[in-house]
Amino acid sequence: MKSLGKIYQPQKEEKKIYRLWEKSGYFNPDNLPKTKKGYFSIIMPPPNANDPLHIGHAVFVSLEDLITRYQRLKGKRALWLPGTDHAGFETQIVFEKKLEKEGKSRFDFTREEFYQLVYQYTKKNQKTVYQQLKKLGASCDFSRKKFTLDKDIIKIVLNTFEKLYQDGLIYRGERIVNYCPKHQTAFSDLEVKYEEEKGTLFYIQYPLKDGGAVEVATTRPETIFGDMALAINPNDKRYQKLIGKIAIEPLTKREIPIIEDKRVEQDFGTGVLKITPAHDPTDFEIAQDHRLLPRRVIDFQGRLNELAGSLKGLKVLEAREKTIEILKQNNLLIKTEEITHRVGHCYKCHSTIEPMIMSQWFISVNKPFGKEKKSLRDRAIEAVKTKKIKIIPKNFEKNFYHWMKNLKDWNISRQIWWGIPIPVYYCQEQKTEKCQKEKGIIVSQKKLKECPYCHSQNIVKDPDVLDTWFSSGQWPFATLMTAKKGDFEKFYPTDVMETGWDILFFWVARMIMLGIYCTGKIPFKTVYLHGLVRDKDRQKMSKSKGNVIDPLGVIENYGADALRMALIMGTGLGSDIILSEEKIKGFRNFANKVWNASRFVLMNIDDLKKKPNLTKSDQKILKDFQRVIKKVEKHLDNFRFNLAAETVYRYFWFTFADKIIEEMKIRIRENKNKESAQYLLYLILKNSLIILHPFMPFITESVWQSLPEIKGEKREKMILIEKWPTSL
RNA sequence: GCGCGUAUAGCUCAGUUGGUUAGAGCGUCCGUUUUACAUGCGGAAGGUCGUUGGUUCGAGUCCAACUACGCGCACCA
Repeated sequence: MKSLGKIYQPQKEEKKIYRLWEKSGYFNPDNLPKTKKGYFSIIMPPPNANDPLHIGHAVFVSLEDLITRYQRLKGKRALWLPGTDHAGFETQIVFEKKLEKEGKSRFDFTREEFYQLVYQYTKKNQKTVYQQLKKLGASCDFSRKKFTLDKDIIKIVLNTFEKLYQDGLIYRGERIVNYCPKHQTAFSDLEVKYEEEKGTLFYIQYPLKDGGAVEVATTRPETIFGDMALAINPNDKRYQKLIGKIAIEPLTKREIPIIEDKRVEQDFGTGVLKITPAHDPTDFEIAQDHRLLPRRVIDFQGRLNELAGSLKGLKVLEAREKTIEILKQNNLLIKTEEITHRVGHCYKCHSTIEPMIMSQWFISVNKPFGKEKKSLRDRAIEAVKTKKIKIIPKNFEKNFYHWMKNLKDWNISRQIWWGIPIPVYYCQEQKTEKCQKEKGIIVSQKKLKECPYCHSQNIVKDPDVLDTWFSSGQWPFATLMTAKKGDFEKFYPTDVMETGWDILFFWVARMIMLGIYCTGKIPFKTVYLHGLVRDKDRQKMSKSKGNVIDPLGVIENYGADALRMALIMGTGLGSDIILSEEKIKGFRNFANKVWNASRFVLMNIDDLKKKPNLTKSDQKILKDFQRVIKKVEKHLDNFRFNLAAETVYRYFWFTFADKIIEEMKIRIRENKNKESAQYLLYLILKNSLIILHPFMPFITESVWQSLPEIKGEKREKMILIEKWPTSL
C-alpha cells in the first residue's frame, strides 16, 4: 500500500505485472485451475512478419485480449493462439526495398539464397512482434505460437492443394489475369484497385475487305496488333449487314472477321468493339466462345513485342502515341473523345494493371462437388445464411453475400520467390497415356527427378508460389492441428474470429471456404469486424502521411491500459476508430483515477480485519453496482465493447469515485457505521477491478496485488484468473 | 449500374429492442491546491440530434423522400 505512489506510473508497473503473468503460465489454458471449465478459443490474425506492429495491430490485440480475458474470468479455459504470417508478396516488396537501399536487388542472389535471407529477416521480425504483443498486455499462449512457414503448416497447405486438385477444384489454365508490369506478377481480382481516370477514346477506321469501312472506338489503340476480330451486338440494326464480313486491321493489314456477340454495348463508342483476346478480359471471353486464338502483343515487361513491328520495345503509353501518329498519317483516325473510365492499378505500386494471358493455377469456387453437389462458394454462403457463422456488425453480412455472388475463380499463382512453392512439376515429354491425360501435370510435395508415369527426366518445376491468402485461409485449423496434440478436438471450430473489415473478402471469406472444405466444419462461430484506425481528420494512418501513432511510443508515454481503452471506448460498432493523443491522455487520466481511488480505499480500510454486516443503505448501493456489472456483462456478450467500456468508466469515475467514496470518506472520518462503509468500499473496488480487468489488465492486476486480507473474504492470487462477479 | 454506410455540443465521437432534464473526451469561461488524485475537484456556457413528411400517447432512435459526404463490388472497350 505504501508502495502506491501519488501518480500512477505504468512504466514501472507493466513490466513487473507481465512477468508475474508469464511466470504463472495461465495464458496456457491447460494450466488454468480446475475451476475453469469449458473451452473458448480465438486464433490471432497473424501479423505480417515483415515489420514491427503498428496501431492497427494494437486494435486487434486490445479487442482479442479483452475477449480472452473476459472469457477466462467467466470461467472458460480460454485459448488465444498467436502466430505470424510470411505474407508472401508484401514481405518480398518490403525486403526488396531494403535491398534497393543497399544498392542490391534480388537478382544479385540465387533464388535459394534470397529465400534464406528473407527467412532470416522474418525470423528477426517475429521476435520483435512477440515482444510488442507482450508490451500491449496480450494474454495469448506463446507456447503455441505458429508461423505460416512452419514445416507442419506447409504440409497441411500443400495437402490441401493436392486434395483440391484431386477433387478437380483446382486447375491450371490459360486465363486473363491481372498483371503488374512493375512487380512482374499476377494478382487475384482483389489486389486490383480500380480508379476513375480521364482517358481518350479514339475513333479509328477499319477498312473492309469488300470496300468501305467501319468505325471502331477504343482507348487502347496500341493493342490493335492483337486484334482478332470486330464484334457487334446482334440486335444492333445499324450493322446487320456487316456480320460475317472481313475487316482489315489497319496497322499490319491482317484480315479479321466481324462477329456478333451480345456482350457488346450498342451505346458505347460506335457500337463496334475490337476483340483483343490476349489483353482484355471481356475480349478474352468473347474470343473463347467464338474460337478465336489470342495474339499476345505486350510482353511481361509491359512492352510491345515483335508482332508490333517497328513499335517493338516501346512501353504501352509510348506505343499508344506512336500508333495514333501512324493512324493519323494514314487518315484512319476519325476523332478523339475525352472520357472518364475506371482503370485497374496495382494496390501496391499503383502501376496500371495489364490484363495478360498467363498459365496460372485457379481455384474453382463455383464448381459443385461432393455428395451435396455444392460449390465452395455456396457452402460458405450457406454457413452464413443458416447463422452457423454470425458476422458482426450485421450489415457486413450483406456485403459478404454481395461479394460472394460476384465471386470468380481465384488465381493463386504468384510470380514471386517468397512464399510456399506450388507443389507441381510438368512432364515435358508425356510419353505415356497417363501423362497426357494429366496434361503433364505432376502434383508432388517431394522433390522429383523424373516423371513418375513415363520416367522422363525432362521435367520442370512450377516456378510460382502460392498466394499468401491460400495458406492463411487455412489458418484456424492448420494452427490447431499442429500447435498441440488434442487442440483441434477441443478448440475447433473456434469461437471468435476478430479482424479488420478490410480483409473480410481477402481472408475471412477464404477461411470459411477452405475451412469447410478441409474439415467439414465452419472455422469459427462469430466473425467480429473492427474498423480502421484514423486520425482526428479521418485520414487513414500511413507512414507517408506522417500521421502514424506508434503504439509503443504511446505505451511508453501513457501506458498500455490507456492505449487500449482509447482504442475501444468511443468507437461504435462497425465504424472506424478515431485516435488522437488527447484521447489517449484522457484515459491515462482515468488510469490515474483508478489508481488514486484504489489508493484511498486501501489507506482507509487497513483497520478492517473481518467482514462486517452492511447497512441497508450500503446494501442498496451494492445492488446498484450489481446492476452495472450485469449491464457490462450483457454488452460484452453482445460484442458491444465500447458500451461495456463506457459503462465501467462512468460507474468507476462518476459514481464510485465522485459520489460513493466522497460519502464514505465522511462516514469513516466521523465514525458513522464506519465498518460497513469500509467494507462497501472494499467490495466495490475489488469487483470494479475485475470488471475493468479485460480493458485495463495491468493497473487492475497491480492494485489487486495490494488488496488487503479481510477475514471471511476469499480471492484468487491473480485477478487474471478471478471469477467474474455474479452475486455480491 | 448494383450494394453498403455516415450526418448528434466549437472539434472527435458514443447513444442495442422508441419513453423521464440527449452523453463522453478534448477545447472555452468562472472558482478551487491542508488532508486519494491539479493526470484533480466544484460550477457554467454550448445541441431546432442533416432537411421534409409519416407511424405513435411519445422519435436522435422506426418508415419514406430529399441533400451532402464516404466506402465496397461490377467485363464500359
